[in-house]
Amino acid sequence: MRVLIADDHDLLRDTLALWFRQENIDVTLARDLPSALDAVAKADAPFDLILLDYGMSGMNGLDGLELALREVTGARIALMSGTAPREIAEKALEMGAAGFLPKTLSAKSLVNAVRFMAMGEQFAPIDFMTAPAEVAPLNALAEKLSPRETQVLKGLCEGKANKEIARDLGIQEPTVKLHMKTLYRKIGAHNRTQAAMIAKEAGLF
Amino acid sequence: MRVLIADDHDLLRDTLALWFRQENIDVTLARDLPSALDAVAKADAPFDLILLDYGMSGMNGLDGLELALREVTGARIALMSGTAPREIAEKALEMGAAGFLPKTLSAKSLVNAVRFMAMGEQFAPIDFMTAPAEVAPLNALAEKLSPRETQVLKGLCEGKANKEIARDLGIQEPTVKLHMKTLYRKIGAHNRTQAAMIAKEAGLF
DNA sequence: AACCAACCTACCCGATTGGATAGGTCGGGT
DNA sequence: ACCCGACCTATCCAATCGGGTAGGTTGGTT
Repeated sequence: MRVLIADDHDLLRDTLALWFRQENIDVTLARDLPSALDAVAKADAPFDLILLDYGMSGMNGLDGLELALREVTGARIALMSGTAPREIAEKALEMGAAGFLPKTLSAKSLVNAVRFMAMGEQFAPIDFMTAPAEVAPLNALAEKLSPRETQVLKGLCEGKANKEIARDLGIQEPTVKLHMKTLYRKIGAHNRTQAAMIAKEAGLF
Repeated sequence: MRVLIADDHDLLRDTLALWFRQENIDVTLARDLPSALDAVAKADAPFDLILLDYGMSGMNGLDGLELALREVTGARIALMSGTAPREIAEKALEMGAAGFLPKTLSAKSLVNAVRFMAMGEQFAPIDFMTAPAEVAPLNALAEKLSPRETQVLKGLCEGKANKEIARDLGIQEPTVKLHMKTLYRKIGAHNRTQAAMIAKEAGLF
């Protein structure tokens, strides 16, 4: 089996090569996307699988994957990344990638996954793909809000009245109302229902 | 490699066996859960993988999987089903199943998946697992509501005031309020924000 | 020390909402 | 004809909400 590994991280690349060779997998190495494509062009036989680091030079997000899929017709190409969120992995697989490998994968699983993908299957770690939809966009909203405002918004999202929220937080109702008003402005809502929907939409709570 | 297939559908079971034997996989067959567990007990060597049909006799949903996992310690057990929704697959995998095989899988992929799982990996078809979270619960709520109530609820979810909703629907405001009140009762909400959150939660709109 | 920004608290008032009650219309079924 | 369910309209009142205004605290700057 012939595999091409393209990663700009020398240590990782060599470690992978070592593991793969122990498993009798023929490995070719590259340190960026252009030289990876170059290696494909020069190779005397097609690769069974091409591994691309999502963050390496020349990739530019998923554009690099798209380029590689177009350039190397019929190739099976998988993405590797230690940091990319699930959404990226999903898009890559939709675009036709053979798989997505988080760098947290054990060496054994990695070899298994590579063999699996080389057989024409799609691979991605189940737990990674079914993980909840990221908490990053949460910050975009939540970091604008003060702690109190966040608590108030939480109460709002549970359908509570201002009075209830005040009791639960141990503060007075008028205060809750002020927090409401200011957080409306911060998140761009005109009333409490809109605020709740916006928070929900952002994946808050 | 030794695999146990338990399925109450004779044709499917024999077809699978045929495929697996062509691939030099040693197959043992069973037609329900008890006889599958029986076969495991009687076997002279442990199975590399056990395939259980989700719908067969003795399974009783995921209880059968739980029983099998407890009964056959250290076994790798995968679920097969042509009908089970994604949620079932997710729960099965969380419980420790080795994988989930929809019966729509091609024979080739099925063999690949079986080998993959036998190596200790978890398998489930990517597209199946990332499919949107079903639109069934939508009906559970929506079908209780009259057309008008649904329209009102939609306006509510957009954060509109009763007056706006009335204008958009070409009816009077008091009418909107009445619809609100009745739909609160139908979906179990105490106020408009709760109603909006419940609708959102159910995937409505 | 004086200042400022960000946060929390508080009161008041007009607008909106929640809920009860009471009719009126339209179509389908006994 | 009768009843019944689903829909629309209406009025009244108490509770809640939205927004303006103002004072108090804390922590960091000038």
